[in-house]
Amino acid sequence: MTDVVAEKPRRGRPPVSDEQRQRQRMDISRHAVRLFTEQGVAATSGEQIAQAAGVSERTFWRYFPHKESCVEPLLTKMVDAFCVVLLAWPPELELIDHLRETYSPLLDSATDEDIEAVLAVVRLTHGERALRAAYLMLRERAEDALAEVLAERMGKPRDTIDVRVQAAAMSAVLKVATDDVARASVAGITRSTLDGHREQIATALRGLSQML
Amino acid sequence: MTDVVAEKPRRGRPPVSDEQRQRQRMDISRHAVRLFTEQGVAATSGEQIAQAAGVSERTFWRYFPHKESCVEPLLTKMVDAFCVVLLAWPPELELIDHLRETYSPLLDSATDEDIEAVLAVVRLTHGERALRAAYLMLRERAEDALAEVLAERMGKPRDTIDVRVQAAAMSAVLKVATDDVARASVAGITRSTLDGHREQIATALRGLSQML
DNA sequence: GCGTTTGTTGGCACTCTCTGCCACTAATTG
DNA sequence: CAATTAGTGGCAGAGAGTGCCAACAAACGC
Repeated sequence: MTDVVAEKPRRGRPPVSDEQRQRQRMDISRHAVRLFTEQGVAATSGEQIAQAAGVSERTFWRYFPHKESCVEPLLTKMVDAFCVVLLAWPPELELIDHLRETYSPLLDSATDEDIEAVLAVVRLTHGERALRAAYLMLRERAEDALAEVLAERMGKPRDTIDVRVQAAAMSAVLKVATDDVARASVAGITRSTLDGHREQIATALRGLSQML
Repeated sequence: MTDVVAEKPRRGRPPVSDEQRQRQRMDISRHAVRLFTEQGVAATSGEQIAQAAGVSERTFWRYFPHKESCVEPLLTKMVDAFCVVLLAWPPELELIDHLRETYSPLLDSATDEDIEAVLAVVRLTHGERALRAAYLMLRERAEDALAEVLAERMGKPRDTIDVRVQAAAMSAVLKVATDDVARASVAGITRSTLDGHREQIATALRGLSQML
């Protein structure tokens, strides 16, 4: 018999769809981040987040194994979006042009509240140790994804040292630029700030590819 | 009156010297790392570490605000040592030569047990989330220090984007090389492994400076 | 409708991490 | 010796997270 299909007759209640689950996580995430920014991470209890999100504490801990991981949905959304943009970068195009074409509409599609929340988290990571750790682990995942993309683009295996180094360098560009725009948006975000952000990334990345 | 000196007559018991405190931390760290590698981080309680190190649990928590930070003394020792080597890098010398001159005696001066412990921690960071976070935050501190050195060397302010990028790139080299040597030393360390480590770093860094 | 099966939720008890507080001891000066 | 200052240990307690189980929800075949 083929274990490929396994032909389960499928009885009983079906599991909640993945996107449903993602939505739920994202919803809780937004509440958590709001509380984090208002009172700090340490002063916000799991019970409080659960209550704000309208679920029991027990279910909250099922959705998020650690309190700090509440920021993941929001942050991964940002990082993943950027990775998608990079993945779609056609070899013949200048990176800066590609960003202008693809990155800006992406930022427009996100709600201001979400962008604001993401930047708030980035600011928080500078003072809240627990958030910093979560942030760094996320960036590491993003760097791995970046390395994957670069490896394909350079036609080299994924774990070559120069692939990894270049991924790290690009990741550093994104990190610095993100920090800058987060700092610049303390008093609210503007179109020009975001545009400046995109241009800063593009310039730095171009400088980088000149170097490499 | 000058508030610069403040001339306190200094009564009562004097505070424990910094190096004394460092020694104590390092001692506890060693015990903790041993337990971590033997049973995993989650399965090792603060009480257990305290008992192994011969202090009360209360004092243990005073020395280490978080369980994972037990790995800091050992890891920072390694990272700091490398930063010192880099800081002493004379501009006229090839980096690889400088490493051969300075880095090897440094590795010789450390005890095999400590090196082994550091590598064990590095291996652990791949499976233990809490350790990974601590490790990444430490690497970040190291990267900042590196940026400081590079800034001086390049004659640019510390937060220039290319300084940060280059620091990130070099940090990535160290990270990859460290992971490699940790993986290669699962069954014990040898001189040739460490030598290979140094040469890998030197080669990659030279390649990097060619690129930049 | 019915019962059956499978998945999700919430409540409860529990362990472990980490903190505040206080009494006690240790080291130093006069 | 008393006075002063620092480090230590013990105890109680809040919060993080987990295992377990009963209750509920959504599918199925009848």
